[in-house]
Formats: sequence, C-alpha cells, structure tokens
Amino acid sequence: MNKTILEVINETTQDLHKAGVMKETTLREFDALCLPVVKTFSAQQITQLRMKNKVSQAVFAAYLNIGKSTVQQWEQGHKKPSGPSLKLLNLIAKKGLEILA
Amino acid sequence: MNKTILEVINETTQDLHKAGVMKETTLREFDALCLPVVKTFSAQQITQLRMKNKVSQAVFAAYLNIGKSTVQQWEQGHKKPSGPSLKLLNLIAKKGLEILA
DNA sequence: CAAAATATATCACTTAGTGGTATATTTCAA
DNA sequence: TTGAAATATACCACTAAGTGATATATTTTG
Repeated sequence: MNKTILEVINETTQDLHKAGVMKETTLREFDALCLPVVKTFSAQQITQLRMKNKVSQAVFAAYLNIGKSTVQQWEQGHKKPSGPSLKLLNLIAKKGLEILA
Repeated sequence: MNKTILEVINETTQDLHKAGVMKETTLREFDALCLPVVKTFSAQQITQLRMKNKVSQAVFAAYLNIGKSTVQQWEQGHKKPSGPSLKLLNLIAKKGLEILA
C-alpha cells in the first residue's frame, strides 16, 4: 500500500501498453502522445479543403511550399499526402489556411 | 494618359518580371507570392530549434508527424528537410512548437 | 549502481514530391 | 463576342525525403 503516485501511474502505463492501448511504455513522451490524431484525407476532401479556402491549386501549393503538380496528384488520388504534408493539411483543416501565412 | 489603374499595375508587373524581381507576370497568384519566404535550416539550426522548444527528438518528430530517424538524419546533416517539412520548421521557428498542437 | 530513456549511427526500401511538357477548360478584358 | 490569359487536368521519369528496423553509445534518474 506504500506505492507512490508515480508507481501507480507507471503500472497503469505498463498495463495500457500490454493491452495495446498505448504504443509506448514510458511517460517521457507523454505530452507528444497527447497530440491530436493526424487524420488522413481523401482526394475529394483535399479538394474541398482547398475550395473552402477559396484558392487555386497553385496558390494552395504555395502555402504548403510544395509544387502544384503535387496538389494535382493529391486531388486526383494518384499520390497521397503523408508525414509532414499531412500534418499541414490537418493544420489547415483545423485552423484555416491563414495559419500558414 | 487614359490608362486604368489596372493597366499601370500590369505594366509595372511586366517590368518587374523582366527585371527579374518577380517570378510571375500575373497578379492572380499575387497573394500567394506575398507569403513569407521559406527559409532553409542547417543541421545545427534544426537542433537549436528543437532545443529551444525543450523536447527530445522523438517528441519533436511526433509534433511534425514524421519518424524520429528523420529528425536524427536532419540533425546529422544526412538528409535535408524541404517542401512541406521545411514549411513546418519555418512555422515552428516563427510561432513556436505549440502551434502544431 | 542499475535501469530506463535518449541519442547516434546505418541501411535498404518505398514512394512522395519535383519539374517538365502537353492539353483541355474556364475566366475575363477588349 | 472573341481571343488571350489563367487555371485545371494529365502524364512521366527522376531524385531524394522519409520510413522502419536494428544495433550501440550516452545520459538521466530512481
């Protein structure tokens, strides 16, 4: 019964890990794990996101610092944004294009 | 002397283009061209940027939605961030890591 | 001290992103 | 209304960014 709060938390963390709920078993990266989930976007959703912000593919690309051919291929479903570009799309969806200005 | 404002602007734009000041000759994408220049980062500068925000490579990677090995290679100068990842670094440098939360 | 967390170091692989060109399609000014 | 400019679609070969894995210091901390 002499467990510290930290001990309890750590045990809980281990259990969550075993149960497959948590990817990590430590708390050091806990704040990072609390980051919002990065959603994926379908080709249509990307187009909608751009339209909602009322910009052309070229301007949209400029905001993201990518080539316009990349935006085209996203919207045509030939390439899929991932990693850093997906993060940018999530930012736009959540806070608007202007956040990149 | 009967030039419209637009005509004058367009002529000026053409001249700026000829002079090599502007990449484009049109005004349609003008707002996009007004976007802040996306700066590049040296390996050391990336490390400094991460340090300034007091996070580990793993946490930093989580914020950017990239793998930690990518951050490692950036900081070791083996790979260079570009496009969307460079945009994210510029955002962090200008507005802080929290903007990605 | 010992264990856990963090950082460094490679490496082969996948595929995103590039930059080019060519061709509709749409918009807008004369 | 008509033609030029802007925008969008389409395709392609290439480069290299980012991945995910593993193995090994190095540092932090209980």
